[in-house]
Amino acid sequence: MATSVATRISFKAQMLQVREDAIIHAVNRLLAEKGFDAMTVDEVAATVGIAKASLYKHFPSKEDLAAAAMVRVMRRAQDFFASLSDQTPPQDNLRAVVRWTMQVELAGDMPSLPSQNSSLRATLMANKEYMDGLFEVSDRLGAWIEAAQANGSISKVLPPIAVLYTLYARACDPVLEFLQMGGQHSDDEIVELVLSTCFDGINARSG
Amino acid sequence: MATSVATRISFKAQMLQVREDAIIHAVNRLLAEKGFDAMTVDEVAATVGIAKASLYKHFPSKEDLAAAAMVRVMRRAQDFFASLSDQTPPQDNLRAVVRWTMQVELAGDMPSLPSQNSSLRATLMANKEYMDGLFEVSDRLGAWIEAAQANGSISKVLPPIAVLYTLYARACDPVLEFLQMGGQHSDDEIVELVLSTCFDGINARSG
DNA sequence: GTCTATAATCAGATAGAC
DNA sequence: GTCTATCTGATTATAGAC
Repeated sequence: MATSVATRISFKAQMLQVREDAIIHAVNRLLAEKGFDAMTVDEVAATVGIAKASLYKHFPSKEDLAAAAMVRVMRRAQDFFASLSDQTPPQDNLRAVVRWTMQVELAGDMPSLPSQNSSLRATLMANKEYMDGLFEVSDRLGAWIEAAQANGSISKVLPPIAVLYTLYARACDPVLEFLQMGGQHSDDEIVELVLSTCFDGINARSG
Repeated sequence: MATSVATRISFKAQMLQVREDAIIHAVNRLLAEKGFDAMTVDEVAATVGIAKASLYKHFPSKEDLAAAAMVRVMRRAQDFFASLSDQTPPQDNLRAVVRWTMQVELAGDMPSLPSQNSSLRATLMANKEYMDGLFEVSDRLGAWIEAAQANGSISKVLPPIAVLYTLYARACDPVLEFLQMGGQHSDDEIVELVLSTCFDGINARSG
C-alpha cells in the first residue's frame, strides 16, 4: 500500500536524520572541548558509537564534519535572533547576543576552529547555509551597531566593523575559560564580568 | 696556550648560541604565523637551513622548541618592563604594556600556543625560566592593577584577576588580525582602536 | 549503511656514518 | 654536531564483505 511505503521511507529518513544529529552533536562537543586539530575522526566515531567508515558515508571529510557543526551553531544563533525584537533598543539586543554567545561557550557548546586552516576555510565558504547564516547575522548586528551609534549609546569613534569583530571575538574569548578554571565565579558571574569589560571597558566610569 | 684554548671554546660556544638563536627565531615566526599544531619540525629545519636531526640535538622535542620561543618573548617582555618607571601612573604603564603586546602581535612576532595541549603545558610549566618570567610579569601587572583601582582610574567592580586575564588576552586577540586583513587601518590605528575598546569599552562615554 | 581490515600519508623522533 | 635514511605511531580516508 502506498501509505505504508511512504511511512517506511519517512521512518528511514527520520532514522538517518537522528543519526546525523547525533554525529553533529558529538562533533560539536569535541570541537568545543579540543578544537579542530586535536579532534580525531576516530574519537567522533567512538563517541557516536559507530564505525569510522560509516561516518564517511554521512560526511565526506573531517572538514565537512566541522562545517556541519558550524551550521548547527549558526542555526541556533539565528533561532536566538528570532527571539529578539527590533522594538528593543539596539544596544540591548547587542548585549543580549553577546551574553548568549558567552553562555553557549561556557556551556561547552561553542565549536572552535582554527581561523588559519585553509582547507577548512574553503569548505566553510563553500557551504551555502553557513555563509547565508553568517551574512544574515552580520547584517543584523551591523544594523544594530549603527543604530546604537546613532542614538548615542555606543561610541561613535569606533568603526562599526571593529565593533562587530569585537563582539564576535567574545565567542572565543580565552578569558571565559580561564575565569571558569579559577573556580572563583559562577558561569553567570563570569558572563556579566566579561560583558562589563566588553561594553564598559576596564577603566572606571566617570559618571 | 690557555688563552687560545679559552678563545676557541668561547668561539665554539658563540657559534652554538648563534645557531640556537636562529632556530628560536624561526620557531617564533612560525608559531606566530601558523600556531603550534600547524608548524612542523621539518619546516623549522628547512627555514633554519639545517637537517631535522640536527634540530633534535639542540632541542629534545617540538614542545621544547615552542618553550624556547616562549622564553624568548618573555625575556623581551621583561626587557620592556624594565623600560617602564614606577613613577608613572599605574594605568599608563598598563596601557603601555598592552600596546607593546599588540605591536608585537601585529608585527608577526607573538608566538601563539594552544592553551589546551597538555604535553605542551607540562613542558612549559617545567621550564623554570619561563615560569619565573611569567610570575614576575604577573606580579608587576597585578600590583599596577591594584594601584590603578586604588587611585580610581580602573573600575573597582572588576576582580584584579579578571583584569589581568583581559590584558593578557590582547596578546592573542583575533580582532587584531581581522582588522589587519581588512586593510582599512594602519597597524598603529588598529592598536589604538583595540586599546580603546579594551580600556574604554564599546559603550559611549558619558563625560 | 554498517562493519572489519587496510591503504596512504604525514609528522615526530632516532640510528648510525662522518 | 651535522647529515641521510629510516622508524614509529597516529590519522585521514577507503575497499569490500554483509
